[in-house]
Amino acid sequence: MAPPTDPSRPLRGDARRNRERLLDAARALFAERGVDVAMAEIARRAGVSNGTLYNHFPTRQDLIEAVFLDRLEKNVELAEQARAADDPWQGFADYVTGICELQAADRGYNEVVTRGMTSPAARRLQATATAALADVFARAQRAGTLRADAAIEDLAFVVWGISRTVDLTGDHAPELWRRHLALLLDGFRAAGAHPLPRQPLAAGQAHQAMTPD
Amino acid sequence: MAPPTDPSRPLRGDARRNRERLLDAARALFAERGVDVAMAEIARRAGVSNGTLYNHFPTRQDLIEAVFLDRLEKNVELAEQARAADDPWQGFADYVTGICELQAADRGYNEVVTRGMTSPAARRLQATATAALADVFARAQRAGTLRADAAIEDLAFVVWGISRTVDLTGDHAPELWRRHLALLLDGFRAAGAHPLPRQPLAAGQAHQAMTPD
DNA sequence: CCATAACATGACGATGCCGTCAAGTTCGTA
DNA sequence: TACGAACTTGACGGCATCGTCATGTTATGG
Repeated sequence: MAPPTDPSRPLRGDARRNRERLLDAARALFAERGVDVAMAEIARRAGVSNGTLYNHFPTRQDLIEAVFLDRLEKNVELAEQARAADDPWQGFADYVTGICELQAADRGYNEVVTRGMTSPAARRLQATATAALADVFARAQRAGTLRADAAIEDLAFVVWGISRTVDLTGDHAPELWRRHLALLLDGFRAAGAHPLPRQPLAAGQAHQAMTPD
Repeated sequence: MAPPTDPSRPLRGDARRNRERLLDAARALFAERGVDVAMAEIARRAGVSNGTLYNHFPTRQDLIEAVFLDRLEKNVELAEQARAADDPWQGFADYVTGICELQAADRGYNEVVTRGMTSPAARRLQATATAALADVFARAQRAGTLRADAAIEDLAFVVWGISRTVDLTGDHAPELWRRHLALLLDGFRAAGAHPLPRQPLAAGQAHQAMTPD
């Protein structure tokens, strides 16, 4: 006999429908206008009152994480493809390019990437991707193509940097970020590398950096 | 006999004083809290009413440009030092590092760098800096240390990218951006460069990118 | 078919910011 | 010193967003 407000009880039919509509509306609006659109507008687009929106997603962050969780799944997938690639460097480069393509394809996700996702589900997926990526990274370093003094955490520079470029040039020059990325990737190559200063961002610190609140 | 409201007539004593106070207050608040602080708070900090603030600076942009004009002068200075440097690459690298240091030192300026400044005075300084930089760039390319397929406009990637890293890690790891920059600079080296995709951002387009309004 | 828990509604108060303006004050000059 | 222009004041209306809540509606199991 479950209590009347069992958190995991299946939603009532209409509630489930509305939830889907809200997610669809948010997905669309986030993609085209960014993640800071007015909550009321999302509700309106979903054909639902704002009260209902807050019923399902008490905070904007809840909504964001629900909308973009599948991007993290895609990320895991990319990391595993990279691990399976024949050429270590190519695997690495393709992975990095892949996540940047995700950013370029969705303005909202491009913003989220610099804010971080904190739900348990998100962190679990993130951890899985990181684990796979560690293999990719180490393999490319062993092969001597990825510079030895680079750390996985340095990939944050790629994500953050490309995020800015996509943000600023996405409308006008939608593929320009690839040029930015090419420069950065050459910077990650072992050939001709000059020693890096400072320590890399400590593991887990990247998340702190993105959630100062 | 100048008309009563000559735009270039010297300000009255109290007006000049208030203007200075406003600039000081804005400088301080911009540096610590970014360029989007409430106008009213700037006025309060200056010990002046908000009406006076709007008298002197009708728009926030006016205030921003007045506050940060000297950063552009510093930029010109850096470019000329770079031109005078013995080693072409070192001159280039020092210049880039210098502008990034300006960004790291002031949160407001770090934001402005991605929004652009549009006043005539600002554009003039910008043009001067760009002219000097063109020499620096060409010289380093002739020396064979700076990759031949890089364009001056590609430096926007540096500025924008470092801006993000400073933004996200400035509080917690104030010097981490140097690591990001080192990776990028290695990407700009001729040694081991792989061809860049796409065209660089067309000259002047960078400004467009930063001012979509 | 009914009872009730689950859900939806939309108006509302609160908040924070912007930019203006009529009225009052201060400066500089004659 | 007195006068007019320059300057300052701060309250105000407008706007946008947020999140809540009392009330009304609907789905679902018995």
